[in-house]
Amino acid sequence: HLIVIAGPTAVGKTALAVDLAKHFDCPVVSADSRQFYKEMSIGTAKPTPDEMRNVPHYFIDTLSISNAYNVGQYERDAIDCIETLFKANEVLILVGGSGLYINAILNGVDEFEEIPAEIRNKLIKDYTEKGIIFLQEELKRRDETYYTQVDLNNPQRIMRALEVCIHTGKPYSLQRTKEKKERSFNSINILINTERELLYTRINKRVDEMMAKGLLEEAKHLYPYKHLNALNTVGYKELFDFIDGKQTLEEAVNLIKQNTRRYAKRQLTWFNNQGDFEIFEPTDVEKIKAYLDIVILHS
RNA sequence: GGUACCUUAGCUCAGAUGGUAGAGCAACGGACUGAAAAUCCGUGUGUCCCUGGUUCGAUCCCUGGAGGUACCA
Repeated sequence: HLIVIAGPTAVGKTALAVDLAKHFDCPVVSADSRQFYKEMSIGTAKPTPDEMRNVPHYFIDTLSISNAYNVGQYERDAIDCIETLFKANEVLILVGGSGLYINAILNGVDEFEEIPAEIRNKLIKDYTEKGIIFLQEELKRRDETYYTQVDLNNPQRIMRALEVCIHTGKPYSLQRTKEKKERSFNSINILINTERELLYTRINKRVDEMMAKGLLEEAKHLYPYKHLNALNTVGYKELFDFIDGKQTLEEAVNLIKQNTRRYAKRQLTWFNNQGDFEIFEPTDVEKIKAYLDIVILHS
């Protein structure tokens, strides 16, 4: 059984996962696209060393910010890891706020070849030099089906499709099956959520705590790498702008709070769309345990 | 205490011979299969301070209040 714990940022997933891991005496697998990076700790709200001491965690601190990584690789790595762990454990916990990554574990993503970095770099160059119209026209030429489906204003979507078309020589849309993959385990999906006002209070408070723990120092340390994708992240980019003198520290902190709130909203929109999650409040720890005990017993 | 000016969206402010109002920011909603803490799209949410009057009709004009700012005492 894979217990999946999803929910917006700062709702209390990490603490709950650790609690449940102790209850079931099992490891935790992370589905958080920023906690992978060992250089980013304060700003990603990783579980504390204390929390990880007696509970093994996977996919935390496993990458460096200079490593390029993506959902496809995560799916392969995490499924391998999960299958190995299931040899010794009856129950596992998957926790994280990255909806796409959770989806990759539950349903899988389509399999594509890895695309050489030069192709992506060339597309980014084209985009910055020639604009989105150029990308749109390229896409229309190479994959008219996808051209009618994508959000044509979204450069990332178009560049992804184009890089697949260019590398494989075949339209992207023909290679997307969107088929749900069969897994060797069954999942119990839990969404942790609470009323918006309380969530926002928690977010604001957590940002203040991060600053007190030295987020600014962490950001200063990572400043030389700010161009890396891993650092295009709430909590870091705002502080980079402060370091660059583009805004005051107070403005930066307020923006971190605001952008985190917006991020939480996007997560909720995603999870609301996924359906089949049992919803609980972060304080429902005992209810969740009782629910899980029953579901596991009956399957 | 006197005089002048101000009071319109969550905030800063526009506005119209009198026909119930609109910008920026904020806020809210949504999309999303290899950058996902990313990227993209959409939406005005309003006792126009209160009160009485003039008027077919007042947020706008007039009376009287309330609050604010500045200057004079």
